[in-house]
Amino acid sequence: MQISSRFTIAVHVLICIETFKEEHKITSDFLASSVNANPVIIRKLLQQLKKAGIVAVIRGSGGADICKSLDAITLFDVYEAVECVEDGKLFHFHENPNPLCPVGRNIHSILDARLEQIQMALEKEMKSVTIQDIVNDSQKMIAEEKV
Amino acid sequence: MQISSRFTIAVHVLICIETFKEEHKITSDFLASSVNANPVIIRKLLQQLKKAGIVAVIRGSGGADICKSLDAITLFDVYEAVECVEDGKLFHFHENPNPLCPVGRNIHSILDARLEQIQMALEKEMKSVTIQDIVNDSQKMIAEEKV
DNA sequence: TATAGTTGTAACAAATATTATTACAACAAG
DNA sequence: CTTGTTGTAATAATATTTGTTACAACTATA
Repeated sequence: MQISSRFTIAVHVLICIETFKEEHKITSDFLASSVNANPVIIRKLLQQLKKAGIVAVIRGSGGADICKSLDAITLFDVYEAVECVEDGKLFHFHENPNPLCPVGRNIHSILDARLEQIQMALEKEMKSVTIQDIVNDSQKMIAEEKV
Repeated sequence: MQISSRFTIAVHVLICIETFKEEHKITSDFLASSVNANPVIIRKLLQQLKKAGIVAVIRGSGGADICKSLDAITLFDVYEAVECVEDGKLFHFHENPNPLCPVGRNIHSILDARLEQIQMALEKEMKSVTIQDIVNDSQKMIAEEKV
């Protein structure tokens, strides 16, 4: 299955915060309207980003902001924050393979190292892109649109 | 979400075919017993591997076999064959972002290239590992187990 | 100190995806 | 023609994701 939309929504949210923080108060309602999702979904997601030290959310009067330098936040940080994959493992195994079969009882030890290597390649690439890069891309796209 | 267990099950199945083809007739029941899954799940999976030209399945009298050189089958071939991700896209987007928001209406053009680059890194790594490598790993693990 | 607007979170509902099961026609080989 | 098997449809069970409702906790301000 695909990686949860929570990840792309989180990136969307970060772009929005950066893009509109001067003009608007960044409430969960405002963000939800750009994403076209439920405000509670956005609030839960902001809580995850907050736990990861990426955003600050003000209770009561409201408003979210990014609390780290944009080029110190990588796509991997966001990906990790929103817990797209169970237990940090990208690949899912079928439960309870047959312990009486030599392949069944060893399937994890056979595959784990290779799969981890593949997962590392994905994560390395995610670590090489920052939210600053993404915000730059965003500004370029929005500017080009107006031509 | 994690990548469907169909992928690891498919690899498991290929290892089993290679490991036991001399001793056993490779029926869906035999494979299902090693994986500990339903035989129909295995048959559907074998159909997908067959469509991809990886295995041959004999109807009637029964039996599956790998119909390609093991080092000509990469993990990516298997991954693609079992269609773990919707439409070949690893990352899922929330549907219908707000077209009235500059970020909402451009989110795909903003992110697509970066996400594709990340996906490519994953796929490249998958292409670098063959079923022959995995079968070698498997034989080593099973041999070590007996020490 | 009300009031208005907001977050944080629980509880629940709906939608979607995955995996399992049952059933049976089509087939191959003795 | 019997036995064992595949191919596949239909359906069910389970799990996961996403959405919704509700409301207490909180902040700022009139």
